[in-house]
Amino acid sequence: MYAVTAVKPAASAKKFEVTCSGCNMRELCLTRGMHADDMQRFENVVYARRRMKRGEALFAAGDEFKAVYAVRSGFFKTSLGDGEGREQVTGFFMGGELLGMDGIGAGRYNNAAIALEDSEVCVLPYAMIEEVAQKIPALQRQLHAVLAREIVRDHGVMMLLGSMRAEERLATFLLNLSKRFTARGYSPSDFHLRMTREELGSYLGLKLETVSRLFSRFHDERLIEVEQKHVRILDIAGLGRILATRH
Amino acid sequence: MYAVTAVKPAASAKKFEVTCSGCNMRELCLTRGMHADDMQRFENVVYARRRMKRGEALFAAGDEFKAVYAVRSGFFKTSLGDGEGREQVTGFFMGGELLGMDGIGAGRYNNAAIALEDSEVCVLPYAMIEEVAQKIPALQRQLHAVLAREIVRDHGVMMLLGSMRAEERLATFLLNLSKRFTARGYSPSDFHLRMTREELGSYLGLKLETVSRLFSRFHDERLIEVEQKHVRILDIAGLGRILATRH
DNA sequence: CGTAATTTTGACTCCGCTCAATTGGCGTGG
DNA sequence: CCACGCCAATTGAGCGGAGTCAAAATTACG
Repeated sequence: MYAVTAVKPAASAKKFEVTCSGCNMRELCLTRGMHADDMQRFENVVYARRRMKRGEALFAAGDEFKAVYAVRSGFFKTSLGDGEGREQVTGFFMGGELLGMDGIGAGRYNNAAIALEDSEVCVLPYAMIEEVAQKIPALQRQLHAVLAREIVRDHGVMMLLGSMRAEERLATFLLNLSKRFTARGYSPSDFHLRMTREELGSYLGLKLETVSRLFSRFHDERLIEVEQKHVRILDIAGLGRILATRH
Repeated sequence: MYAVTAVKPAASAKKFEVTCSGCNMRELCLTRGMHADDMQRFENVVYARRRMKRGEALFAAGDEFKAVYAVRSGFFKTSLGDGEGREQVTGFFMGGELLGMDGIGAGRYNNAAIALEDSEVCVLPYAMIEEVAQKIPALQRQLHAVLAREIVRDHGVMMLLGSMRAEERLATFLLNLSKRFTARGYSPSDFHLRMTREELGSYLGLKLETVSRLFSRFHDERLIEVEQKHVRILDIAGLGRILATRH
């Protein structure tokens, strides 16, 4: 089914000398908590890297599932269409995060993944992952953990979409983004949004105008500063208080 | 970490002579597509069964993650609290479906799982699954597939919550339920809802009054018959048309 | 059989959507 | 380099769908 020999590198992928052990994303990626010797064995799986231009699709919904991708640098959205123009953004992904795992079940990607800025990914052919995971228990465990964490993340989004008000959704999103940037060594309070208001609205289950109004409102309340895509959080605790307050 | 010897059966679990090969859920469960010999080896993992009374919790959010559960009979909900009374129902589960996988990542269950009627589950200690999956590639692949399918399912819910109107959400839910009952040999159009309007509303991101009104509306439009928890779908195509219609 | 829980239905409110106009950025080409 | 055009973002006015509050009806269950 997933014959190793059948896996070809993607057109624009290049074979690299890749070392996970030297990658600064290693503690956020599949290699998390792996011993040095296991990590070396795992490096054979990392087939290649692929550079992406902003707007380019890493894969489209319905494409044959061959590989999982680890984001090395840049920023992605994944989204889902229902065939009639309706689009749902299902997630935003940054360095160290994995893309494409939803394809394992059906042999086809369920989402599309689009680069929201120039980016680079590591290509991990799934047949190889499966084979190596059979031999390295630490990798198998980590793979399961990554899949399960994706499920937990999705449940968080379900809670957000199912039971939060608009301002709570945006506050939750900003706090989440802040935490993820922090984990990558960036400022917790000062960052550049890579997505449009429309994409953010889709993710949060809101219309773009509502997102824009909320940014303005948060600005008026001295919680953030906004200038187009650049956001500076002025009052993290204040954003947290929006969530804590029951109605 | 997940030492096999440390795994004890849950208090109310009993050791059974269990055969997956004789289970009528085998084609919906983890054993799907498995060869007879692999299935026999897998049966050692199925530690025990556990009977559940309606309202009983299979596990609570935050409980230590030890096992995954396969529903043999009955009906469950999983839900997530945010610590302040807000509850989000994240799914409904019936025969052949797996519960508790979201715990793999953090070592603790993220959801609570509650039986909505008297039910029975197979207990699959995760340490054993992991060990056996190392030896049976077909099981490993199936496990990954089940995890990935759960992610795909969650994305469907995100689309539902993020971009559908109330009546589309309920129609989608009814059609989904109909399909799952059909796959289990029950009537596609005539079934008993196990959840309250409030639980269904939570799942669909609606208030219970809205769910009730929608049932009445669908009834007026001759799409369904409703009598309390009993639902009969009169016009499957009509329900489908609700989704197809853009606004 | 009585009490609590669930469901239905109505009246009213309000949050987020729709429609619309304007402004602001940014890349492209003259 | 600047002008143009396009896309993204902001802001306003008005509307409507789902929520809130409340009461009654029905059912479940000890």
